[in-house]
Amino acid sequence: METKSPTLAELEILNILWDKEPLTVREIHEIVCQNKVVGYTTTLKIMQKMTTKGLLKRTPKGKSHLYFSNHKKEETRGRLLDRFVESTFGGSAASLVMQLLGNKNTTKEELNEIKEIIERMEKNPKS
Amino acid sequence: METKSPTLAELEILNILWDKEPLTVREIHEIVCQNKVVGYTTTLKIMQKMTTKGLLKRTPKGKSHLYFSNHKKEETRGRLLDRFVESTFGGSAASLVMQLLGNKNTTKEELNEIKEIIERMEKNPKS
DNA sequence: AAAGATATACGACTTTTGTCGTAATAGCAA
DNA sequence: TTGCTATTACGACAAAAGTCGTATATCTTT
Repeated sequence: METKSPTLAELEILNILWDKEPLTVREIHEIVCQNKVVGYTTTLKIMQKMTTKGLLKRTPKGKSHLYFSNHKKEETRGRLLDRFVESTFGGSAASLVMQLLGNKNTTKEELNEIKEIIERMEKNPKS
Repeated sequence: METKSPTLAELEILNILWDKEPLTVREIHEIVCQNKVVGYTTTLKIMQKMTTKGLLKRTPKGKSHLYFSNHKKEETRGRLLDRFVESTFGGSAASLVMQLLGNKNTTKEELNEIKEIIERMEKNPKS
């Protein structure tokens, strides 16, 4: 059983669920349409397909359903990251980090945060 | 004039060109079809569309054309990275690095390389 | 119980991406 | 020059992603 990776629209919904699940279609849609113009049935349809694909689970709740993500955030993000490093940086995670550090759109705060993460790992190996 | 981002198949061709340009369709195709089964006209068509989109340039060379990438590697990768951080890690580059460091698929060599990059940046600010 | 509101199910349509077949063209070789 | 080969141009098609309209079902409220 192959686990299909989420598309962009699906990922948007997953990110919301990982933060606030469980939620109804209506609740998700309220959040989604704060960022872009899109109809309710579009959100509904995407979530239905995600359920079929195994990306979401759901349970009846009164007239509607409560939705849950079906995979851990880290697992999904890790898979997407792998694919991205492969396709965009020829498999070199180091190149990605280099680009990130030289990237004008990465803020100083982010850079400092990244450095702290590395330092923390240095002092506390394993994990 | 919006600059469209490359798709997956387009990115594969760009990665080859950034390394070895200029190349003909035939030369690109030879490399591409080492990794997957695909017809020559498919590669040709994709490169023609890329030229129309402004991702590639070309000049006649005898019977065929020589192709060049039209945007710097770092510029394109930076844009793709921004989008990826935004869509997959909610805009947090630090989260991405964290995931990278915890990722089982990232080798020890890569990890060390990443740490060295950071250390080098620490000692040599600016850039 | 009937009416209205809200959710779901489902089909249809559009755009994008990737695929390739085929015809026309241009260079090369005999 | 005549024909062979390699390249291009172009149209067509399939699958995936995203969009929405409409019909059906299900609560809720009076």
